[in-house]
Parts: sequence; C-alpha cells; structure tokens
Amino acid sequence: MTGSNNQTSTGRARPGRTAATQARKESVLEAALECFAELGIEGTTIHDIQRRSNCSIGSLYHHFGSKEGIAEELFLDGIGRLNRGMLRKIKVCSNAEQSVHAVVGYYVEWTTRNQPMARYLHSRDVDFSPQARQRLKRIHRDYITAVFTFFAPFVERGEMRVLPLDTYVPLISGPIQEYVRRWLSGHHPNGPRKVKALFADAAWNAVKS
Amino acid sequence: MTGSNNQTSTGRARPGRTAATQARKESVLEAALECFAELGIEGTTIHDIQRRSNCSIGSLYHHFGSKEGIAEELFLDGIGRLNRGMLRKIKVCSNAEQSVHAVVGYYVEWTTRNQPMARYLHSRDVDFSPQARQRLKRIHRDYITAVFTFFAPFVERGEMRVLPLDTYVPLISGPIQEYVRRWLSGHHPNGPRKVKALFADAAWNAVKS
DNA sequence: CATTTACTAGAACATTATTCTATAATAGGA
DNA sequence: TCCTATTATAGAATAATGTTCTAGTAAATG
Repeated sequence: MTGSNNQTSTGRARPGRTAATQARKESVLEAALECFAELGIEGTTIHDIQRRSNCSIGSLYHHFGSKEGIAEELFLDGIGRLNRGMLRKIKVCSNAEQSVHAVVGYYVEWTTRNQPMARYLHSRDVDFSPQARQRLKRIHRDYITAVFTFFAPFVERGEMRVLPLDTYVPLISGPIQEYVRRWLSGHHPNGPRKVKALFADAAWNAVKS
Repeated sequence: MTGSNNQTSTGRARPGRTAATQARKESVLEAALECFAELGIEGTTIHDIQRRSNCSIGSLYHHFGSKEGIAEELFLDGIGRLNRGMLRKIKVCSNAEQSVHAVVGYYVEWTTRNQPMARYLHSRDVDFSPQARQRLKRIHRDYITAVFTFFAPFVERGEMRVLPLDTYVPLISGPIQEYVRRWLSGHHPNGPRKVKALFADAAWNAVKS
C-alpha cells in the first residue's frame, strides 16, 4: 500500500533505479529534518518538505504514504544510525569499564554532532502508529540484545552486576540522555562535553560489581 | 490576544464567573489529554477535543488561541503538577538519602497513577513555540532552584557531592525517567514499581559523598 | 440601570493533507 | 530489441482540518 521500501537505510540496495529511489527518499528525510528544525514539527507542512526536497506531492505520497509516514521513517532512520554507531564503537572495547565509558562518550559526541536529529529523536519518543511502534519495538529489542550479547561476558566475569535486562540501558544512558535533552530544549546553555567524564563515571558506578 | 489567563491552574481564582471559566478550561485540557491518549497527538483534531469537552469552537479559541495552545497549556499544567507534588513530597524529608529515595519513589508512583499525562509529557519535551519555551524554561528554573535550595544544606553538611547545578536532576532522575519512558512507549511490559528500589539506590549512589 | 468586558456559539473561510488520474521511466522476459 | 508489468513522478482536484469572524449572551462594574 505504501510502496517499495525494499531496504532499511543501511542496507546496500541493488543498483539502477533502486539506488536513485533510495537517494530520493533520503533527500526527503533530510529535507524533513531541516524543516522540523527550522519550523517545528507541527509547523512544517508537507509542501515545505516537498519544496525543499524538489519532490512532487505524488512522489512523496508514493514513497511515504503520509506526512506521519515521513516523520516515522525519519525517526526510525535516526535511531538506527545512532544504534549502529554505538555498537560499532563499543565492539572495539575489551573490558566493561571501557565499554560503559564508550557508551556515554559516543552519545555525547553523536548528539553534539547531530543536534537536529538528536532534538528530533527527543521530541517524540512515544506516540506512533501501531505499525511504527512495532518496528521501533523491534529495533529497540535488537539493540538491547546486541548490547547485552556484548556485555554478557563481562557480567559473567564478575566485572558488572547482574541486573534485570531492561535496567542496564536506563542506568548507563539515562543521566546523560536527560542532561542532553535539557540542553537541547534550551533549559541550560552548556553542552554535554564538559560533563562527559562525570556522567561516564556515574554510569560505570551504577553497573560495576 | 489569547484571552484571560489570570491564574495558573494552581492558584485559587476569584469566585463567580472566573471559577466557571477555570473549570471549563480544565475540562478542555482533560478532554485533550483523553484524546491524545486514544487517538495520538497528531491524530486528534480540534473537533475531537471540542466534542468531548462540550465546548464550542469559539470558546476553545477564546481561551487557548490555537490547537498548539491547548497542547502547550496541557504540558505546562502537567509539569507543574508533577513538580509541585514532588516538592511537597521531599520537603518532609530530613536527610539527603531519604530525599533522593523520595524523588525516585514519587516519580514512580506519579507516573504509574497518571500514565496518560506521563506519556504525554514524555512525548514532547522539546519543540514548542518561543513563548511556551520561555514559560517552560522558567518552570524548570524555578523547580531546580527550589530543589537545590532544599538540598543545599545536605551538600554543605557533606552528605552529598558538590556537582554542577544542572547535573543533579539528570543523575538522580535520569535512569528512572528513561526506564519509565521505555515502559510507557511499550518497549517492555514491566511497570517501574519492581525496580523502584534499584533505581533509588543507584540515584543515591550517584550523588552521595 | 447602563455600559463594558468576558464568554459562547457556529457559520464562513483559509490552510493543509490526501487522493486521483495521467504520464514517464525502468526492469525483466519473449 | 520490443513488449509488458512495475515503479516512480507530477500536479490538479478533493477532503479534512485549523482558524477567523460576526453575532449574540452572561457576568461584572460603576
């Protein structure tokens, strides 16, 4: 009903038209993010996105189905990028403490370098269509699984505490995420770089044995 | 331009018409929250709110100025309630550890008892009109000030670490907030009650001397 | 009681999202 | 290479939704 969608934004697609299609979809998402940043989410119209991406109404609806569809795709795309970057980063770590520090550090760097996307991700973490919620749930589950698979040996070795699975991420990332959220919504002026070490230490303290 | 707005939702207003007005505004906000919960934020129309609150279009716009105005007022109202409840709760505490535990505990109880509002608060913490952002910033600043005024003696007595002002809230509330957010958006089924103690201990660990 | 101000009401209007029909480009098989 | 099915583009037409406007009602004020 919605259209193609043969790959998530990561996967390499077949060459030819599909590549061009992928490029067009990405240019739409890029335009949408810019609009959201400048005009606010409620403030941007489908025409704003259309104009900025040089895409016709028809194409837009062909590829995304609705305005909400664009917003959801953008969200899932952003989460995916963040998660993949994070996994790439921690996989080169060789012990628990280093890994936990890497999580906090990468989150700080990524959000500082991708402020519009970070702001967007923070702006709507709840409230999705059932299908998008489903996809998001899967993304989160896969991420948690991947992270835990990586951390499990550390837990077994006794470097980290044994805790309920769904508490690790909040314990490690919760504080820095909350700090960044407040910064991004303008409640305080200081970016997270100065407090990176503080939050990394706190994270490690929360989960170390 | 927008209309009256003689009091925030807390303040006792003069009797007579004003009281009725206040009641009407609150009934609109209540209706809006119900709609957001059932239909999603983007999914609810001004007419949905209007129907459910038995309020005419005219009244709606007289009191709130726009749909976004309703959403903002609802948000500020909710944050205000949460903050005031929190302050009330911690003010009866007599030492730092007890206070920190109270913060986490109250957050768990409040969000469990006010799930629709909690979900709404999580759904849009960023992305507001400049004026609303300003009001929100003030609310946050006042809250932080009040909390810190309360905690300051504990810091002086050496019960708590000396940290940058804007890091206390993320360190204490960040993990439980993140846990609750994930729960509310359906990523895991368990409510926060079972992990309350765990997160309270972690919070205390993060800020104790 | 007169007058001003706040509030209610919903039709008229404007904006914005979505659908629809037509056309062009590409891929894959004969 | 040509034919056909599929996918993509385009924008006018339409539907849905948000906002303004005019008129009238209730309360407050002096």
